[in-house]
Amino acid sequence: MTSTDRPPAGTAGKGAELSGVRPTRQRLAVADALSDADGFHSAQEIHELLGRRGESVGLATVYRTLQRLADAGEIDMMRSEDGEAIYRRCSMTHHHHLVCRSCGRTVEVEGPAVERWTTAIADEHGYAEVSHTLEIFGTCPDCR
Amino acid sequence: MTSTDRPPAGTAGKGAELSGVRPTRQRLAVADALSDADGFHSAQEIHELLGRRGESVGLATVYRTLQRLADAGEIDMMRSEDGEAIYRRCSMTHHHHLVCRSCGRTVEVEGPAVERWTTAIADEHGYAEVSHTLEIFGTCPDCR
DNA sequence: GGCAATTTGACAACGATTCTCACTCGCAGT
DNA sequence: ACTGCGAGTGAGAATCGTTGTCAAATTGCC
Ligand SMILES: [Zn+2]
Ligand SMILES: [Zn+2]
Ligand SMILES: [Zn+2]
Ligand SMILES: [Zn+2]
Repeated sequence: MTSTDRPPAGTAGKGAELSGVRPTRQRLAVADALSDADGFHSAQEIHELLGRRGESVGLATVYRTLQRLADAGEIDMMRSEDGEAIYRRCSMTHHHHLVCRSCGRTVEVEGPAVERWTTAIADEHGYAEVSHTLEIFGTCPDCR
Repeated sequence: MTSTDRPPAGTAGKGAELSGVRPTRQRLAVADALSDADGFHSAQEIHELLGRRGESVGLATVYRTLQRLADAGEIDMMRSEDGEAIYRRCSMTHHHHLVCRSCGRTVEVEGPAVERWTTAIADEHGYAEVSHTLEIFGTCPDCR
């Protein structure tokens, strides 16, 4: 979600989705849980889900893993209305979300024009290291 | 929440910017501090500022007042990148913000094209009752 | 002045996230 | 397979923003 540049990634072509880090049981479990879960979820929710599944993972580890994945750009992190960090597996390209207010169904959307607009505005006012957040909320067809 | 039952009197047509509540020293102080400060600030920052000014106000009261003002729509509330609630006195028209990550200095920006884009995207996917959030973060010239 | 309702503030309580640190494990290198 | 070591883990303590508690103070109104 941040238009900020990310470092060259690192050891490419390693294992699947865990860019360059050790594919431990815990990390794989978290990654899997996220893939299965549909929509945005908090670290605590993932931790709970893993517990239910029997694949117990320490809460601290869940937090660490989620953050690492987010930093690596492999998952998206956004903040819920009350400020908690929530994550979701998304495509790796920069995009935004059209989220259903009632069921959470999410559509990833892209807007090159918007991206251009934000950087232009920032430049115009002399702001550096620009990033932005943009989310669209609505009620999806099924929830009407 | 609209159960604002008033005692017998009901002197209608109060006025002022503190919609219907008692204009106590503390509330006025918070409102003033917000007007003076330019940019988004957290409850704690406002509390600290007030202390420095000599107009000491309890932290809990600052939180309460800020929330009340935000609910009343008299100030804008948004979340910083690390999830904290930050407030600012803004114009009442729909706009977005270009915020300095370090000092909070803010520029209100408008983007008709973006507004159009969001509704178009929403329509395209059948989402109704659309709303959106859009903030741009950066480091302002002075903070570089 | 006198009173009831509202508001305040010091401090406890909370919930999310981070830090600590001893212990474990994955991954070369042999 | 065996070994060494640095990365990774987890239980619990520590942070930190924010909210709840409740007696004491303040306000609007008679
Ligand atoms: Zn829906
Ligand atoms: Zn974007
Ligand atoms: Zn600045
Ligand atoms: Zn807008």
